[in-house]
Amino acid sequence: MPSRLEIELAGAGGEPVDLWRTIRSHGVVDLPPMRVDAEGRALEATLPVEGVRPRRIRVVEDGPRTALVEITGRPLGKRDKSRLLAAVRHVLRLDDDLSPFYARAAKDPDLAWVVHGAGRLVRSPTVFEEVVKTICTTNCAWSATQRMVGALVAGLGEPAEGVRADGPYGRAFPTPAAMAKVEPDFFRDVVRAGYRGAYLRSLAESVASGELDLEALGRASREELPDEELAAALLALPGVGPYAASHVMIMLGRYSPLILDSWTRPTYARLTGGRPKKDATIVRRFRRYGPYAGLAFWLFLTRDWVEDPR
DNA sequence: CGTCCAGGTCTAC
DNA sequence: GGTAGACCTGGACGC
Repeated sequence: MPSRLEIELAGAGGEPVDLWRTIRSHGVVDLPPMRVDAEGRALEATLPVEGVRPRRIRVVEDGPRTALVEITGRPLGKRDKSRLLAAVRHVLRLDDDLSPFYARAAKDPDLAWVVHGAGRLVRSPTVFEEVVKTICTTNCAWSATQRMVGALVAGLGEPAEGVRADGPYGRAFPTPAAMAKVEPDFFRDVVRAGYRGAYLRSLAESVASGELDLEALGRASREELPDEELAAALLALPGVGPYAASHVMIMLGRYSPLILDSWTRPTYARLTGGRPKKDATIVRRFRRYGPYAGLAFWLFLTRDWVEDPR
């Protein structure tokens, strides 16, 4: 029987949170082990909990400033419950203060709508998961990304407690250690990652051996690690180029870079009514947002993913 | 059937 | 520093 917990829906600066728009904020919520239940307007995920088995959770709105978190499996002890809730808050990005961004957006007629709680992109539990998934989006169709990530989770992810782990959904995302020790053929024959297999394996080995601390990159403050330095560290990773580095940065809450790729460029052209724009032109349009430029660009592109509430 | 290309990156000039 | 060409895979096309 699932246990239920409530969490307050508010940003770190007290700003409002639109949960449904958060759930629909990005395609990665449709990559295993996460899934969107569109009819139930819920986010499902399998989250790791330090020291114990992963748990399957489901988040739904439950009032204007409250969300309900259902947790499958035996009730957790106090310490584990608090760890799991911290993971949920992390995934929903409730620890981020978007009020400085809202202050700027309010002055932009094209983006004033965001101040009612948009802009919180669903995040993965770990930076490692973020990087792996991003590499799996490069140079392929979205269906291939889903297949690759699904195979990784189904094959190497630890099953959640109290869930029938059929397919990729009842498992946590694989740990670096699990991905490092599997035979290399797995990436070619099961994941069918093609040339990305070598990148994924190399990344997993570096993290598993302790040589590379990806999670530290996610924790570092802007003062400790400025955006340019974080970008350089990401670009140094195997299989991570300009697109992937920008994408990971946005997912880590470093919103300065714009994600410029084969989806965002034509989408921007369509929404601005015309011909393809030069990257430099797009960058200039969002320059006024400073450290939030990439977030502003993403929201500009994805406004119609959710019906405006007002 | 062949060609193209999708939420790019790397290497070699 | 800027730019071709190769690269796994598998759907979507044109012939």
